[in-house]
Amino acid sequence: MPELPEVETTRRGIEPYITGKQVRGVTVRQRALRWPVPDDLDTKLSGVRVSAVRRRGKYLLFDTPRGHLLLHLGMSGSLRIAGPADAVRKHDHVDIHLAGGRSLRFHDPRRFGCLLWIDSEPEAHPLLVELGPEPLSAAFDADYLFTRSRGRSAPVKQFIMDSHIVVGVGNIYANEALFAAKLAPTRKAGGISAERYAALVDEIKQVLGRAIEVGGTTLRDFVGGDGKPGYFQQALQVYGRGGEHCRVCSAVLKEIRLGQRSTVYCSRCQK
DNA sequence: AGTGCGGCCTGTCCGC
DNA sequence: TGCGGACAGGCCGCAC
Repeated sequence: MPELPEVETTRRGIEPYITGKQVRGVTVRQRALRWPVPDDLDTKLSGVRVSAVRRRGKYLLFDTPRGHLLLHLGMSGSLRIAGPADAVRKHDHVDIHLAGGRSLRFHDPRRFGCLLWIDSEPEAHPLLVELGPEPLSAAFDADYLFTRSRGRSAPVKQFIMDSHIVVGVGNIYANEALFAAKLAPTRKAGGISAERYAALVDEIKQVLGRAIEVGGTTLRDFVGGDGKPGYFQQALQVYGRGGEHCRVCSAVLKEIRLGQRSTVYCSRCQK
């Protein structure tokens, strides 16, 4: 389940093999992803040179002079650089063939990911235009989050997982950041003080920043391997630990559903 | 406008 | 051992 750090790690892993390279063609084996892969993707990409690989939230953007490829890994997607001899595996849905013989290979068992083509400015695309700020940017601060939260009755966990508020805070890191900030995930977003939001913003930045660092240092070889970036094994404090004991106070961690998402917290530490 | 939920998928795990 | 069903989850799109 790629969270933002994993997407960023993927971006860094593939970038050296993509930037400045010319595309020779595209093979689509499975068109039915979250949205259908465009019929003319091969036409759009063949012959163009990719000038940059960028990230916006959990979306990857491949810039070319002709337009932009928008790619999302969904929750089971991964990218790797395949050599000409690398066997195609089950769920290898799309190959983007590069000059020199290698390919960027998109693998996604659950097919929640997508590949789309954007002719004009990516920032104006419907999927991107409404997105909130990047969590690691200066624009995401306590004032911003506090202001946006006023009048909101939704639980704070759902609030920070809303990509229109801030991008890239997935279920794992929402649970972890709330624990670190000692904030109960069930609290109404609109009733939380500016001070508490300052702590939360801090923890979101820390937890994501650390995971990117770890991803960066354990960056796996994207050539040949399974393309899955090293898992971010910063010890998880709460996620996946429902029913186990809190590492801080030893109370039994609660597991509930919030917006159909598994939510784990310590009712003694988090208020 | 904000909120809540259905739906898209398949691999994994559980109980019978 | 085999099988059915629940579950996991990002995020859009819809209904209220």
